Amino acid sequence: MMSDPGNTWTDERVELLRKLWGDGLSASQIATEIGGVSRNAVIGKVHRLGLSGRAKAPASATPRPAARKAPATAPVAAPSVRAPVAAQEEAEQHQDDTFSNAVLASASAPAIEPEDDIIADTAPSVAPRPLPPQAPAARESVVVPISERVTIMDLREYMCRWPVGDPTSPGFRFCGARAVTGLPYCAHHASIAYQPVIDRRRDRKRA
DNA sequence: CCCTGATTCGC
DNA sequence: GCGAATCAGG
Repeated sequence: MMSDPGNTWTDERVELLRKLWGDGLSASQIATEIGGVSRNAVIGKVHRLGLSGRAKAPASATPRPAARKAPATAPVAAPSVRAPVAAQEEAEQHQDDTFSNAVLASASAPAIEPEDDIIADTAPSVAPRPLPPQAPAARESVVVPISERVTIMDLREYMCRWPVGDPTSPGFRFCGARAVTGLPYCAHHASIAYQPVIDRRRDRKRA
């Protein structure tokens, strides 16, 4: 019941996909966000839905000559029309990003500095101060597959900094899973740390 | 190294 | 229709 694993691309998922893609989230972010699908699956679906090519660098497009095997047949294709989609999308989503900014600002003050070894400082237990006795359970999509666990030495910039264990004990580790780009935590731990907001997508970079 | 989307093609 | 593999670029 509810969100069957074998059920790919239900109406809800497609809807969420459209929203997140329209919001500018990357395919991998969307994939980890909705869970159960790879980023390739997301990209594939996006293209099948016909909403690809948003915010793309026209620098070198993608003149695909021959990927690996020669088609040998049917070199024809290229419809010619593929722009009207943009206007439609933009007109459909104009949600404010203001509040999400505020949320990000208040939450971006954990305490753990990657440059300093203030390990014993404290865990997120003092920063975002989350951890309710029980999760809202509305998180069935969040997959918690690999628990890497790494030491401070193995911690890379792109790894989840969620502390595991007693910071003062030698067995102390960090989560180490792939952190969501722009966040210090993986999708799972980010969902725990930043509870107050459901829609916690953050902007990539506005230049 | 990490990432991004685009495309092809077997299933 | 789906998505892994692959490609091409940042």
